[in-house]
Amino acid sequence: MVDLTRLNSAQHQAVTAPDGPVLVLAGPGSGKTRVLTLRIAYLVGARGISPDRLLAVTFTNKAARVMEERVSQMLGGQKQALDGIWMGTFHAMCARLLRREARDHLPIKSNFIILDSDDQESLIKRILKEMNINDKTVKPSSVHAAISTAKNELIDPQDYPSSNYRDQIVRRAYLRYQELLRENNAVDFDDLLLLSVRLLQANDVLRRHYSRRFQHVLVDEFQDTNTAQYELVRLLSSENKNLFVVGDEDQSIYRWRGADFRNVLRFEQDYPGCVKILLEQNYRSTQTVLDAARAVIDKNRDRTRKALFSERGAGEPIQFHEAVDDRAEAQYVVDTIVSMVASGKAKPGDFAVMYRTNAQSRLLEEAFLRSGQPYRLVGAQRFYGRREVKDLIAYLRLALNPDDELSLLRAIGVPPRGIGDRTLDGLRAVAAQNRTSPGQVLLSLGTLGEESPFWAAFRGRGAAMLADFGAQLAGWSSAAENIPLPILFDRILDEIAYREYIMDESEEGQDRWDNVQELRRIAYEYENRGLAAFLENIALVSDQDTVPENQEAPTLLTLHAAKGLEFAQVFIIGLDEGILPHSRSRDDPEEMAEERRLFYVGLTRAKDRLYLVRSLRRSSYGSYEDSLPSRFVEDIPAWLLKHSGQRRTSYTSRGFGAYSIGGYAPQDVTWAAGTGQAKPPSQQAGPVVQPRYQPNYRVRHPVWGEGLVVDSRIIDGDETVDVFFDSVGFKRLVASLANLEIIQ
DNA sequence: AAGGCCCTTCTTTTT
DNA sequence: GAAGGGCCTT
Repeated sequence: MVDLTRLNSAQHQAVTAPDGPVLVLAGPGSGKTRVLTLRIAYLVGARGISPDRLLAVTFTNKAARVMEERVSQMLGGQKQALDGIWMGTFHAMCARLLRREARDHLPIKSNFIILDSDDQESLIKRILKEMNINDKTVKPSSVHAAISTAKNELIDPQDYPSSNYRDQIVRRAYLRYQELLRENNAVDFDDLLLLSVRLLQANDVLRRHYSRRFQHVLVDEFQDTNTAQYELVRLLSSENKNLFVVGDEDQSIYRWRGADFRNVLRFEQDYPGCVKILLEQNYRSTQTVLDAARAVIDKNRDRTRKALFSERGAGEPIQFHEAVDDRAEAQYVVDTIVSMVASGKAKPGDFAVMYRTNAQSRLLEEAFLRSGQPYRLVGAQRFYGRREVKDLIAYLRLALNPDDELSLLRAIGVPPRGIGDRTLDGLRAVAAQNRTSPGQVLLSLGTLGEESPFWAAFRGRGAAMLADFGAQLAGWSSAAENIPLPILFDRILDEIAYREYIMDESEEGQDRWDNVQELRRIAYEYENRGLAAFLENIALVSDQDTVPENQEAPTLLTLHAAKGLEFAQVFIIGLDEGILPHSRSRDDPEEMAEERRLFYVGLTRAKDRLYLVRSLRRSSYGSYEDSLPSRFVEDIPAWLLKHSGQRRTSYTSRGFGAYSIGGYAPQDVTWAAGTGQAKPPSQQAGPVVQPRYQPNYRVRHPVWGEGLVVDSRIIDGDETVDVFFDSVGFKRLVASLANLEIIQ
């Protein structure tokens, strides 16, 4: 029934594993998705388990969709073969759980709205202003990040530390933030997880109910789970303990979102009897690609070493190209693709171009446009993050729930309707005095006019303006659940004259209107499911869900967005220090290790050919700056690379004997410029045994001037000194190269 | 109240 | 080099 004959033995073992905890460590290209889908098909088809007893968590909605299709196919092509299964992202699953249980068990109503990160940040901005905190000293984004991290770690506001000034600020902001969310019947992304965990922890009846119902729990991309997600999975599988997780520590790239690949190690500890299976055969890449990838990733610690192998043979060498500047870098990509296509060696759809930051896509797009070549772009500015889209979503949310103050504040100002800050302050004050929401005040003004008890509270013009808007709102609100969504959508557009507002003379006007039309088209798809379902899905879609399916043109995407995908030919551009690894990771070894994994993910997307590209100088801010080759490229053995373009800068010209934490050290290997040949370490002073520099020594560096020694130790026979320089801050130096002078 | 202009300030990655 | 904030004018 379910065909298991084409599996290798490790895959077969995973798919048919007996009940109990199972950990599958799956290297890139090792058939991970296949194993997961077959496992589900096996459970349903061969073990006779009803789909509604299964919970399968994926990382993106798209992954869930793909998996559902494939399993259905394996089970004979009927859609209803999987009826009742819970399959989706953590966030979608939690939203579903919370909406079901909100009424009886939670501090929110089941029609809560889900804030995206823009919403969160503007709310935090408001709170800091309210707290009279100068948002230059404490940045809203960092408070946001701190709160998000806390939630991912399951730390409630009252448990947040207050040991220093910054923590105290964050703590107060966090308390107030949660208060405002509850007042607005809103949750943020992180709350979806946190509240779900709290729900199951606090209510043993519910925990038992769900964990009995889910006879098997399966989790994809397990290395990207955070503490909250780990706990959630643990709770949901607590009765049956049939927990099947698939992951790869080396592909963990969401640390900044709270993910911790150590959850893989933790799994082994928490489930001591678990079956552990390594998938090491790679069916995707040539051996050259794998050798390069392995050389890069083997420098990381705290991981299960995997011996990835391929039966595909060595294949083509890796092309390493150095362009004069970032414009030439982009042009090289386009030219190479064009000539490969012209010579019949490849189709346009075979190519992907990957980069560290979204900003890098701009020059690529320009180069493609200049050459008249089509391309498809993943992500960049999120569709649902665009202003015009968010405007309309605010109106729709408001129609569904007039108490939604956050949406009201947005909608009331666009298009401008003569209601300014003063009137708005008045509105909120009146609402607060009467213990109701601004939306209710508006509705009252709109329906009762001068008869409204609130009318007198506003001075002449303000009241009229508010009443006009209130009347519109009353109309949408009563229509929200009674007329088809597309009609409501058009009615709002029409009544607020949005088209006229947006289609000004500017060039973007048309683009924006096109986006509105796209949103309208999506609204049509929800004609039968209604407004609430539409808004729910909008809140939970990701960029990776919107990867275009057409295979006709090269794909441009970030390295993060590339995870899980594969392409015949892959370009990774911007292989310079400061870009990849990103400068923000320079001083943190953990982050540096993650940059390395990110590069590893990129490398292992390639089936046949890899092009690594950098440029000698690139524009940052507005002016050009010289850049140095990425340390990661230097980790790839020379014999795997073919060099082209400008001559590479040799190591010796890099820095002043300084290197950053967690990465390359000058004594590793030195390259002779341009030859592509490795030569043995050069500047090797005799091994040092005792540190010469002690903490608190004052030292002078020829370039950075004076600084204070923070730490010093012997690494690989040379002394490594951490210095905090007055001019440039923290640097890590190799003593034999740095030429430090001890002052006192 | 709203729009325009000039200033600064940053730039990772995204469920 | 873009985007947002502050300040000015209408």
